[in-house]
Amino acid sequence: MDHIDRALLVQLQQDATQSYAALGEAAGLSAGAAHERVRKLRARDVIRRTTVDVDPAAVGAGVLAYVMVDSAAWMGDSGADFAAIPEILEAHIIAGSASVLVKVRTATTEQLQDVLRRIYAIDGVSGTQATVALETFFERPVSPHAGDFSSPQP
Amino acid sequence: MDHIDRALLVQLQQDATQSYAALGEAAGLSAGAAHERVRKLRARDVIRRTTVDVDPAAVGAGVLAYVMVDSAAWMGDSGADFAAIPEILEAHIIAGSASVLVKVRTATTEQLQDVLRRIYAIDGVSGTQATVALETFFERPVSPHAGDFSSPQP
DNA sequence: GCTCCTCACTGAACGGCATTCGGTTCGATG
DNA sequence: CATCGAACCGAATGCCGTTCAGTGAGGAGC
Repeated sequence: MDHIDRALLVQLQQDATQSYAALGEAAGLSAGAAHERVRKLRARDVIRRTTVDVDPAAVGAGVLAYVMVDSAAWMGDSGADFAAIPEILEAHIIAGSASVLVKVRTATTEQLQDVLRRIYAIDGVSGTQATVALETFFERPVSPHAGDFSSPQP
Repeated sequence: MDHIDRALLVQLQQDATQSYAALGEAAGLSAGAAHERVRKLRARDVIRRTTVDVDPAAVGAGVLAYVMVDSAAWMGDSGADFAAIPEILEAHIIAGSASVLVKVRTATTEQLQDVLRRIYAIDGVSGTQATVALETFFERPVSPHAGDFSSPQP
């Protein structure tokens, strides 16, 4: 994981369809070398997968909400219960008053209500508190330079 | 946007490196037809871009937190201020007591604190409330079938 | 200091697949 | 019924992903 790997990751995050020749040029490498480095990044699971960004509104998921889930019991083994609800895009155990935080996308607020109903049905859930997003400023992938931000440049 | 387009989107979300021949087979199409449909999905911005999923921990961003940002003023024009902080991955205007919700990834909790300091420095921000994720159950892309979930099948 | 080994890169060659295009079918429109 | 357009198939072309032999730098061992 040196600065060349990070440059490759940045390039691939921006556009994973570009040729290895262009990728290598951006990182100061030949196409073969770029290919080899990317292959290793995949093998090490630094690159988990290559995927496409889909416009949520275009597939009927224009409503975005975050839901704090309160519980009466330990929720550490309930991951599958949340994963079974397809409208839930993320689920995290959190520190604080609630115990689980989930990110939900639905087509309408009625469907959001239905998702809340299904969350209530999960064992141990004692309450929810939903927060609806009115406007999204931006959503972007994690920066491969995250580690650099507070350490002095070498 | 018919069921074939949705099948293509699902396939591409799972693995955008597969050949158009495989893609077409999964959707009951020839390679040429699959290519043409995907081209149109890109042109319509249903597919925003092709990218790679990077392991946050591998690039020094192992700490995940959600921050509720309270403000004294209207924050609708402050998107750029949040975007200027690279550790912020998402920023949304929300309904409710706080006015902005941001998703943050950093290497350490010390760096998280530094991000909070920079958020405080944004014009109009009057307070923050951070929630740290202890464990992530899952993170996944939006389902192209979201619209189907509560409407009867046609 | 010298040699050996490993690792990463270059440049070229091969083959697969992305991309394009002509022809066909089907449905809608007038 | 005739015309038009949209969508698909199958094949051809050429680009580019993938592999490989060769080269050089760096480190370990003696």
